[in-house]
Amino acid sequence: MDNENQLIHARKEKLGRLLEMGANPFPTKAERTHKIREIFDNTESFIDNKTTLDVVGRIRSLRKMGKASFCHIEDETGKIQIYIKRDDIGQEKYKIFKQCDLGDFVHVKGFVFYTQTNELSIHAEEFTFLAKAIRPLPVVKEKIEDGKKILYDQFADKELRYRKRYLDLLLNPEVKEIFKTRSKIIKMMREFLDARGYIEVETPILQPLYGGAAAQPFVTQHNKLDMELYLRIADELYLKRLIIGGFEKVYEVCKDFRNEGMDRTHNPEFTQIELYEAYADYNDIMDLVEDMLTGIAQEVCDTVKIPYDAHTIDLTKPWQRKPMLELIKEYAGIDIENSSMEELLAFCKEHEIELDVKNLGKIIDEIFKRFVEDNLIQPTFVIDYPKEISPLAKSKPENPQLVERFEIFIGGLELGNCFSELNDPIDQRERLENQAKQRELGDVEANEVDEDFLEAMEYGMPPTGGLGLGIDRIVMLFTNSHNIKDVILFPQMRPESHQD
RNA sequence: GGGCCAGUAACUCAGUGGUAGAGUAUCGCCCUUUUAAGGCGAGAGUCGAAGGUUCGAAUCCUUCCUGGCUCACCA
Repeated sequence: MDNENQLIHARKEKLGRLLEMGANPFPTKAERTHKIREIFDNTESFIDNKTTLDVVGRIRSLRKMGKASFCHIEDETGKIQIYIKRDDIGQEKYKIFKQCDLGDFVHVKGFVFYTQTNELSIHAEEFTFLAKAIRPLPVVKEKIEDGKKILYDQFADKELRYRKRYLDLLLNPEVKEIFKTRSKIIKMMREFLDARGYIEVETPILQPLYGGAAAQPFVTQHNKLDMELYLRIADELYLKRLIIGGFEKVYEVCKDFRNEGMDRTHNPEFTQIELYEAYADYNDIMDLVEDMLTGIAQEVCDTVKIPYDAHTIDLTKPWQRKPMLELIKEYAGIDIENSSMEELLAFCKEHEIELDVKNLGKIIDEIFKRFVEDNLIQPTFVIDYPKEISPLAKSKPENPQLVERFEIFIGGLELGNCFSELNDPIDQRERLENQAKQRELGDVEANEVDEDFLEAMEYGMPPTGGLGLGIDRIVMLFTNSHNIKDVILFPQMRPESHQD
């Protein structure tokens, strides 16, 4: 290709030269006796004993000079400078070294010493190519001044960072930290639940009927069965079948899929942890959420008073538990229980709240979203939701219009949703049939009746507390990230060139 | 979906109607303790895309694409 990028062209030429010189630019085996971190941890003994080390890594900086050169190589544990001299490794090997570019993987055998400027380095005695990069990495330079790291030409284009996450991880170290934290959070959730006698299960992602949340699904096709299948929007109905089957504590770390808009808190595929505990109710689950998240905060952030955005969020237990209608009274100034339907509709009109369905539950939900959500910075369990918008939750004994449900808000983020699960099959059938009716009336997010699930419940289901926690948003909270894309390795993006 | 902003070399950016620029990176030469290495020299662009206005467009206009922020929507 004659119009090939000159940078790539130059690197391919070097590749050719390496082959001519008899060097293998892509050997199958790499020798490593020490990770870079270990060198910094054992410097004195390595220097005293003149220990010979085999170190591998990627070239991250390169200062080639006539007959001696410096570079930094980086492995997963850190970065170290290499000093490489022609007269030490021989003319042939030095020529091979000169074919190196930023981004190449190399092996160095040598001993540890301090340079004139007192930087711990490896004095190379042997050098081997491990892999040639033929595409140039974006150039980021750094300088240490007064102990502070100054970056020049930082790889900063958000679009490129999301599309080429491998470069983002390589060039912006704090990104790697976010994903290490994410891994740690999920691991801690598992440990927390395992210690309480939960077992981890897996349920279908491909479902003949979808349910367990109000959302639009992705649809796919099974060729041999010649039928449509849905990617799950929630795991709820399958996990409840397991409770019916006699498991008393189950959880699943699950990818769910919702065919809806994307914004700073929504990605079409996202990760939840759903858990169900027989003989528990929503109060027990509130305790569990408090314990789990404060434990994680202590471990991950080293404190339960964590910074988020402009706030300091205090996760000290107990967290406030406030009825939804009380919060609406507090922030919207309207007393739902003592207002007529006409008054509520007038209130909505006055505040330009549009309603596609005009039932009490929806109205409450809309007013809540408009006036309350953003104010819930400190941890708040919002409890007792309207029945119409909670078809899988058990009614409150003292007020059947409300259900035993909570959502947990922290930092203005809705992090999770929990019910005392409805286990009365007659009531459940009515609610699902009512949903199906709403669906026929045009509510695209209402589900169809899942007869198989209802049949399972008819065999008997114990009282159960169930919870779904949005892991992506929890990671946002604990890493002080403000866009869900920053906590998902490969967030959904439109193709770069897109035609209608 | 609405509003605002952005898209120029591999990266970071300048360039508001008159021959496409800088630093880094790259290539060549020099350089045996450098570290944003240095010195001298060189090459590198579909200025997001398509139309339009103009003698002349990176620049003005229209439409579109992509992204960011924000509002709305979304359990």
